[in-house]
Amino acid sequence: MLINEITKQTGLTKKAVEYYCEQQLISPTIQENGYRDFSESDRLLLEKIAVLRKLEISVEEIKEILADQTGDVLQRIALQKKIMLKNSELKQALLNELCLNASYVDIKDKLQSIDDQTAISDKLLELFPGYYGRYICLHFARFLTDPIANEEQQKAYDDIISFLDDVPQLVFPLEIQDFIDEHMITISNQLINKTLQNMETALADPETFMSENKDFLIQYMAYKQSTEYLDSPSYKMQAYMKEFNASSGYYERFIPAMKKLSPAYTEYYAQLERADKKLQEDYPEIANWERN
Amino acid sequence: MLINEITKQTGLTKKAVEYYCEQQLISPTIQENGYRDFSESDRLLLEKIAVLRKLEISVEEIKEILADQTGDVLQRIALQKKIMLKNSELKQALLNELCLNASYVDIKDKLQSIDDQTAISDKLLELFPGYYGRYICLHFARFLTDPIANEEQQKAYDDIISFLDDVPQLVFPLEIQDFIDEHMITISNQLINKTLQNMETALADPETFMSENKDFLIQYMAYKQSTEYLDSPSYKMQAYMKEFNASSGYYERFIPAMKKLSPAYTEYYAQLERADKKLQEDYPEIANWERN
DNA sequence: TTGCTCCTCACGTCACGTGAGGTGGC
DNA sequence: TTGCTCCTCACGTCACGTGAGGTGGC
Repeated sequence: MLINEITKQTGLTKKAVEYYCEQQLISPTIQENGYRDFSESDRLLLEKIAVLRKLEISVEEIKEILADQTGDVLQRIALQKKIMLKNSELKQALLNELCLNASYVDIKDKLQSIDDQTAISDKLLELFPGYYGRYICLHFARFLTDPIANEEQQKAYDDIISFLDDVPQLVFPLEIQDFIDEHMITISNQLINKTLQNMETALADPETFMSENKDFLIQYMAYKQSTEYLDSPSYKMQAYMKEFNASSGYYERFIPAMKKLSPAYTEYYAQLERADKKLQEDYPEIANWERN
Repeated sequence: MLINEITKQTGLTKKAVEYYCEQQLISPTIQENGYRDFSESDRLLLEKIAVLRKLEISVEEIKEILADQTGDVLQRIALQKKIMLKNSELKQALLNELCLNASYVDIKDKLQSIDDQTAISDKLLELFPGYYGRYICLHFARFLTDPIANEEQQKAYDDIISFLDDVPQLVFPLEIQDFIDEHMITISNQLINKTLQNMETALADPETFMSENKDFLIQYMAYKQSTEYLDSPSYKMQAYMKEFNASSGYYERFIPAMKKLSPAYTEYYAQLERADKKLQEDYPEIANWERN
């Protein structure tokens, strides 16, 4: 199929198709006369590219998406775009304020805090790969809604940024990465959000949650003690994360700064500790409980 | 004040400030040695520019905003951006669908209808200047929420687009434009939305509305018959609009196509006619009632 | 003289659009 | 030969970023 035919079928322009060829998104066979010959699979690829481009995904990102069969790249990009969209929505609200004669100085301050929030979410997503990045990003994003109100918070913010800039990207050993690729890539951002919400309701009233889910908790904790679990890649992954967090300064630098920055996170953390304590009282055989 | 000082005060980069100078957004005085000397008012201008740029407004648009003292330009641009933001939100939803394994073909169709809606809103805003553009755009945007579902709707859509492309931009005579500039520029998009909503509730149950607002309606209609009104620029403006709509094909081409395109608009129009009829029954002295 | 600031080119970015100039196919 | 399609440059876009190379001020 020649280029004219393919533009008709895909709705793309000639120049767009030429550009995608140049960028190696597609590689049609070249005939003797130099004409490009597009196959049926080229057409399907171009249809995909057209959709992704209309969704405002860059050519570089499309390359990543097409090279990845797991779907995790698409999820990460969707989350990135969600962060950016939230940023744009907040900015639109400020623009409306400006229309109603708000002062430029007020807007300037609010703008700053919007970009601050976005920067943290972005860096978290960058730092942790794949599923973890999405989880951690969605988890902390919940607490990044208030503007920076004082010097202490500004300092905490600067600490967070410099911490996130300093820390090398988390890289799992191959066996753990294989496990993640196999078991976690199907976890959607939607599912993560649901999990986070369930966690929130459980923490809001740990007594009720623990009495209602008693059987499950006992089973779960028994499993966590079993050799089966301790030999599993799941345990190894958890242990690796814990080790990374301990050695990277996540507990010493990041978490304390988050507490200073966000009153909402401080409260969340207190709830976590309360639930932790309750759990240890009721089930003293438990030594460790995951923290976020 | 030299450039280094101004970058510190505004938070802009040197290159950004140089670019704004080049684009004539600011014109600092040039010293004998060729150095730029920024005044205090240059600084204030740059602060404004910085805010507007962060709100993702283009340099070209900032020029317009700064040249316009009325505020109407800012309102138009805010509405344009609102349209684009809605477009992005709908696209984000589609991206999430893709993540959950929706087929590219389904997404392609939905994308088309999103861009169709956006195109109509855009063109309406372009066609009618100032306050009218905003009003008409917000008015019709309410009915552009459903995807094109069949051939007839597709044809109606094409008719609307070709109509909007054909029609020359509405230009008011100077005296009417002066009146608009004086009285309508302070009307915010928010206020327009509120007015549209009030209209909607009134139309949903015209009987109740008319009995509750009887006194006001009588007064209003008496005013509409008075020589005072018939001599006013307000009347002239209405008459000019009516004449424009009649001669441009607005009633013959645009409105029928809107009815075909949007079931919601058809219903709205029926409500309008019902209210119109009721009004004429109760107040037979009324000859004309505005249509939208 | 040194180190700093200022200036003006020039080129790169991203995803194409808009020609120009030349060749191939029928 | 004509009209059409295909090809590959080359330059433009938008809001700057990143140097390079040169001058001014102290």
